Amino acid sequence: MRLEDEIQQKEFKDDYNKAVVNILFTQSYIVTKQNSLFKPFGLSPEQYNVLRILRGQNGNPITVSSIQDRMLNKMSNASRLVEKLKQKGLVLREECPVDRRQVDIMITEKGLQLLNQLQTEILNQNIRLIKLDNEEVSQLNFLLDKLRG
Amino acid sequence: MRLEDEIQQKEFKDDYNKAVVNILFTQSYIVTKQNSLFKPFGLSPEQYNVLRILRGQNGNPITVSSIQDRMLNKMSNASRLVEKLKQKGLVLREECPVDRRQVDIMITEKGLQLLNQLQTEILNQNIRLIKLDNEEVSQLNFLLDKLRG
DNA sequence: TTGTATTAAATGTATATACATGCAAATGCT
DNA sequence: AGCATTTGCATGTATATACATTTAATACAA
Repeated sequence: MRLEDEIQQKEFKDDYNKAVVNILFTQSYIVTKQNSLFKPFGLSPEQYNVLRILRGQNGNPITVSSIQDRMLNKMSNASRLVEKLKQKGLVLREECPVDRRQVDIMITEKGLQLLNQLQTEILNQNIRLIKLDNEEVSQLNFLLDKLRG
Repeated sequence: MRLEDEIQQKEFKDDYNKAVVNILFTQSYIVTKQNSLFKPFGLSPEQYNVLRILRGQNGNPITVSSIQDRMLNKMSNASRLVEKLKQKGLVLREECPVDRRQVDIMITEKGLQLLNQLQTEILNQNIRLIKLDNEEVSQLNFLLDKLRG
């Protein structure tokens, strides 16, 4: 559906300005759907993302600032998200022996199990959410990667 | 820059799942830049968006729920955003005479002036942010509109 | 080695998002 | 008219974002 119709705006100054609004609106469309999927599991999309980053470490610990670097939202607060996950028993946090300023984070068995439970649902939902064919979705990824320079 | 390199992820399950993450990441890229532009003016991106919706009314009042419908983030809280704008003297809020449940919102002269001040900067920044040529940005808009179905 | 700068993480504050709930006004039904 | 339902908005609570500040540990230069 045309963005102009969805937000009841007559027209945009130019395609660049429409694109900015289009990306913000589409992100909200996706996050809203993700939220309802995560809800029953007591996770937020960002918490899920942090768990995925930890799983990607294959058992190696990773510091809080490295998590921050890999998060989708660079301004987010990895420290507090990790604290939430720890309270749920999904991650372990311990002082780094080499540099006591740093804190090593690892995903727990419980965290891995939760991810496995969610994984199939997420993958399927993501495919359903994006109503494009293979050619188009590959083109979209190309454009988004290029867009950021 | 390739998403995989920016968030240091080896690969995605498929292009659909990459596209979801790509949209979330690109939205964060845009909002971060927008925030720094709005900061000196004491506005958040969402507050700016509400002001734009009000200006689009050309002097006619609009209810809180109509604002909500047109907002980029459907789950946002128009009521509280309007309250913030009112505190800054950028909007007027008054009981709707026809239906006392409703509240009519209008942008003030001060609000219009602020928008005019910001407009050129925003338009220029948006063009700079999107590092695509005319053909590509039009293709991107087509794909995003189609994506949501 | 001592003082300064830098770095890593935590914390504080304001705003925004997500969603449930409350309340008053309006609507609809009998 | 009387009462239940719906609608429009406000408010409460938890989480997340944006950004400044703090605290402790480390690096480095004089």
